[in-house]
Amino acid sequence: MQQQANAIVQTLKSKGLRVTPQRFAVYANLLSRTDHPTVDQILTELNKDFPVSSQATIYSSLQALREAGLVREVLLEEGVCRYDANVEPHHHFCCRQCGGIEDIGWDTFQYIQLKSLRPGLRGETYEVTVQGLCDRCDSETSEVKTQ
Amino acid sequence: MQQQANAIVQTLKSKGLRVTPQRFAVYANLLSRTDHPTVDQILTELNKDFPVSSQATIYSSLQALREAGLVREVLLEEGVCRYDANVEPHHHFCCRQCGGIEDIGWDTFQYIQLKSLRPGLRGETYEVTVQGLCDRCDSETSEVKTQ
DNA sequence: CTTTGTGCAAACGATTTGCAGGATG
DNA sequence: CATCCTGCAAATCGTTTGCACAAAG
Repeated sequence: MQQQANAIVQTLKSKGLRVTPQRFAVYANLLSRTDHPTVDQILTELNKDFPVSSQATIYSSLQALREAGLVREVLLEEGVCRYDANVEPHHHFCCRQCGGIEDIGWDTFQYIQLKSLRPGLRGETYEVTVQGLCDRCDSETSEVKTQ
Repeated sequence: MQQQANAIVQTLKSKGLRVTPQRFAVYANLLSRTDHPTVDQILTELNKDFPVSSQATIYSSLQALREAGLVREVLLEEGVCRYDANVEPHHHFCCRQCGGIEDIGWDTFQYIQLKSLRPGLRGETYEVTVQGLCDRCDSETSEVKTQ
């Protein structure tokens, strides 16, 4: 706990960011979850017990963290901007039933050849988005079928 | 020209959509371009010479076309919703310099194995987004380097 | 003639901005 | 103590909605 907090402080400082309670809370929250929350989800969770931050500050913290390369946006649904503290290259799985999102390891698809693009296009990075059913929604659907 | 117009009318009718000048114009415009325009880009182009449609009608036309399965949304940048009359499965190339978008044929990446997802996830469809430099931006960058 | 679409303007929700006071390094 | 951050409220931008009139089938 304490160690992790220190690590976060060090990370922020190493990127030249001032360490404020709000910025710390936003980054720590993002690191602690894997569901790529929206701004409102972060706000709600941070202020659950007592007020920690305002909405505008979440936006500005996220912008600072994004510019520092500690956080990135994830765009999977229309009108919803999510945030992710995992900035390593990876893919995403998106459940079409519940809308849940899960990371897919980079190594899962290793046969993509950017060289096979049409001549002229210089591909540099790529990202795969898989749609389907997650564990829970898949079993629920099966149950309905069985009944 | 005339043939194409008739084909569009037939397509709309076959989906149970009433054929109005506005709806026709929106769909014809989308079919004629490959750059996945935003609502404002469609509006601007349609009303270039004389007023054809209002913004609200573009939205409602797009919604009708989307529900009919003739058009789909493309989400690649934050805060920008683009539209695409190509509803066949395909991938996208996005130029990091100019923001231009181009389709990538479905066959380009044929080695993706949805079975390699972690057990429990039922992958159904996927889409690859490639980031890089398009022809023009690539050559411009090279010129700068050379100078 | 019934149903659906259009256009305007108002409403809406997410994000951004301006600014005064406060905290950080 | 200079700089940057926070929080509030107002502004902004894309999208949606309500409604009276018009067009499609």
